[in-house]
Amino acid sequence: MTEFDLLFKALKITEDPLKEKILDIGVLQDVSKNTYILEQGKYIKWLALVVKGKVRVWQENEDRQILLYYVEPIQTCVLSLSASFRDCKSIINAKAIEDSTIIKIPVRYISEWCIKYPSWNTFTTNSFIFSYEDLLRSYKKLAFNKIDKRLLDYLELITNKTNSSVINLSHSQLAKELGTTREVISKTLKQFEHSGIVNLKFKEIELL
Amino acid sequence: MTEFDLLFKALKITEDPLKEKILDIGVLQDVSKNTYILEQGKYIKWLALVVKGKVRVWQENEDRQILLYYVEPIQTCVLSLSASFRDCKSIINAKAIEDSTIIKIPVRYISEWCIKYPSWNTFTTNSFIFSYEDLLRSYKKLAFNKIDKRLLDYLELITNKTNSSVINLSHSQLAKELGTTREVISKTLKQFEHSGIVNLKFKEIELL
DNA sequence: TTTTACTTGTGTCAAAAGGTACAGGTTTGA
DNA sequence: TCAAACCTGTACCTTTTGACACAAGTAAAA
Repeated sequence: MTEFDLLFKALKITEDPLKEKILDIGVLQDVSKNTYILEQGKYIKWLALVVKGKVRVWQENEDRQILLYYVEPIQTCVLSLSASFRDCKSIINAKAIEDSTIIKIPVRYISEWCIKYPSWNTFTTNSFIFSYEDLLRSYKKLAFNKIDKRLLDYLELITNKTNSSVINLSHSQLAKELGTTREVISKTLKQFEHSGIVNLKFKEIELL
Repeated sequence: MTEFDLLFKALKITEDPLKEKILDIGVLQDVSKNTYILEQGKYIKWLALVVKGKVRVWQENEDRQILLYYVEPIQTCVLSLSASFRDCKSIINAKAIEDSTIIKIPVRYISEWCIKYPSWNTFTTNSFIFSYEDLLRSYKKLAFNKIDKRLLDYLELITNKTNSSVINLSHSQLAKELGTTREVISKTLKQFEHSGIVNLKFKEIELL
């Protein structure tokens, strides 16, 4: 089974003409770890579908960063999707954080396919819905929760996703996910340790 | 010209069968000021399209609120749109802040029409794109800007929209737009006045 | 082994934001 | 005209977050 077949299956693409189109137009590309896929201020020319690896999507401002989401197989970055509908510059960054494989589709086909192929339309609509609600939840948390609650939520999210109570992220990496500074994370984690919520080791946080 | 005709024109709905469907199924309703259209935690059964008036959409947490956006003619609340695609509870609030007129469409038709009618599909997709990017900009501001910058941005937004340098909002209303408290707004505005950025009167802020 | 880069801990201080309290102004409508 | 509801200003204090500084630990490669 090729990467394309995996894509078709995961995206529930059933129309043969659409499959042919994607095979014809899509470019399968390996991107090594730390390669930028989208950059703030640069034009978006391709819709990238991740078929292997992991892509981090975030916003930044001077020396701070805040995570938006991770794109994993089989997903697409909703931002590059939204850009596909109207020629514009990226307002986010996306970078492969593992060696990854993506399928690139020139943006001009995206909206055209929405009209021609119901399964493509369903895929794009679902991406928007999911992403919008996800961002909305993040927005609410950012607006109303203090950093300790936000950090704990994030740690719990990670442990749920990885199915392990151990988190191998440095304090500065956590700061960049949550839009704060390293020192704040270090101090908050120390508090958590005193409260018996976590165990701290070098580059390792165990959630109790 | 009826409200429905206005709707068709504004939404660029061209298909006659879709027009008939909307006329058949849509319910034209007057809602008086302060009527809730969506409430956090309650099921969404209708997609509401605003044809007259103004609807405020926000999130809340205990005694704080933060604005998401206003829905004006002819627009729809993207949240009720997203809910239309999957039976779910609202994670936001929406309330008419003027006497308004809406057209209500039961959610079960929304995704069906996306497939059948290209113009409807274009409308929903555009709503998602616009709203997603808008929320993303808000998220970035919330993450990286301090309250003085956020307040000033908001005041400028209002003056641009109303084409008037005078803003008739109380400090507590502003606090509810920005997710903070009345005192913080009062103090920040006083600072602005000292810096010669604004003139303050009772329930009136003049941006200089 | 030594260098280099990264990581963690923490003390001190400053800035930002929020909470409480109270005084007094404005508006509306009974 | 009086009361009630809402609005504004501000003093004082606390909590939260951030900035700076420095010490010390860890890992990996030269």
